[in-house]
Amino acid sequence: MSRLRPVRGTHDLFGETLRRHRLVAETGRRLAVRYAFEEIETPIFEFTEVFSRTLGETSDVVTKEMYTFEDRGGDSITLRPENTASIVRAVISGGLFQDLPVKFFYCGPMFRYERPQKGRLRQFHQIGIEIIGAPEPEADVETIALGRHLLEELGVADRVELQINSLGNVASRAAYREALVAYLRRHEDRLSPDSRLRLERNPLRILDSKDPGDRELLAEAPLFSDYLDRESRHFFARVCAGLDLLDIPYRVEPKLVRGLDYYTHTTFEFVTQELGAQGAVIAGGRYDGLVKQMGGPDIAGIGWAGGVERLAMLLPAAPAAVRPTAVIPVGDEAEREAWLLAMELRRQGFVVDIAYHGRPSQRMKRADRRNCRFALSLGEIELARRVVRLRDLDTGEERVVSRDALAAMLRELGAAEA
RNA sequence: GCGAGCGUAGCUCAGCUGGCUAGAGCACCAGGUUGUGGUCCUGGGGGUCACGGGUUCGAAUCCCGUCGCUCGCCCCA
Repeated sequence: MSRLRPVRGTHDLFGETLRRHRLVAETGRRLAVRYAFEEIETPIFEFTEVFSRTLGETSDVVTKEMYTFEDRGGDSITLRPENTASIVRAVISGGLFQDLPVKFFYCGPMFRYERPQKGRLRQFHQIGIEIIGAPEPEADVETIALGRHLLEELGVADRVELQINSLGNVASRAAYREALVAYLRRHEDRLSPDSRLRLERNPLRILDSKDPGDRELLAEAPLFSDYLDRESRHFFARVCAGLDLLDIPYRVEPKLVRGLDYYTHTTFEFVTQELGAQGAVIAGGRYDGLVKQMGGPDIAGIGWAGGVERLAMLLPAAPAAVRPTAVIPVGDEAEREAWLLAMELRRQGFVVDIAYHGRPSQRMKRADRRNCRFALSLGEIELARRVVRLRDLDTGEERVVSRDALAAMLRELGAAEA
């Protein structure tokens, strides 16, 4: 088992796990279409600057979690740690901002060099949406509504709480940051070592600290809400009013900050208690300065990303596997006809499995083990009469069906189609 | 990067304080049953006991190191 193993933090996906992933991704895709989003696939790697300049030079993702390498041409390339930066890049480089807003859905693998644990991998999968070029709070509401709708559709909404906050516009955010730093400096000796480092790099993140001493200190800290200017306050109120209108439950969490530098105004997370430390299953926010910062026009943006693995683990049950219909020839002379029957049924849309060898009893046993729902057997007698024996492997009930009536009968009994 | 737990068959595990050719259940293959599965019976394939070193007459078992997995911290979806 030395080298023949997947790289740490990566997994082969198949069977029940893959079916769970597929359900999450396909439900997301289906709903996104319903909200008039269009799908986009960007490359899984980009020039390193696409991420390093946008996520924040001091953010953890950039400083220690990127899969970065030099290609043969000497360019620094990075496997995407998230998709927002790539999509903004695509919007700019493709000139897609001619017809705003653009609404994109995406789904695919992301890469972060981290220690794997429950709900965290080095190659993981996200689905997400972005609305670019919509400065109105209605865009925030629709974005969140789609997230909530997805959780409902997946049957997990009652185990997930929506937390939202506003970081305000750039001016508000700067003013608050200043006030928070001033307060914390006065009590620096009481801060945890981790938070003392954050004070220099990303002081807002201290609000998130789990250290008991820090939390005590934060109870007295200035509140973000007191530093929002009129515009920011008004914007947030309209977002909340929209959520109320659509009957989407939420809790305002003033300490919700989030790690990436580009967020402004609304930030939100759908959080569960059931996945240990990795409770955020869908998270996102508004990023009004990002497009401009990356060299595009000064247009707004908002979106979220959902962790496919995390959502998949939350699903109440794994989707069932398809149950094929088995075709079983009896005797050598039936072999050819069995293959023709299998192909004919497949052309009509049925899921059909046919074994390559074995006596009827062995093939029947195999059909059973392969989770087949029906078995169609045909031998000399059936050939002569142009019929097959249709056996329900769940009930053991067997009937003789004419070849002409077979497809209709299978359909009526609910045989799997694809 | 830091901390903790765990590595015996494809899977779940037993193997107690060291003692014959390393076991069970499930799974897989074949036969009993060359026109019918699920139950049953018989047989079979499969293991460098994670790897390396040490202690010992003798190590899956004890000690050290390495690697891997899992969970937590940091951070994030």
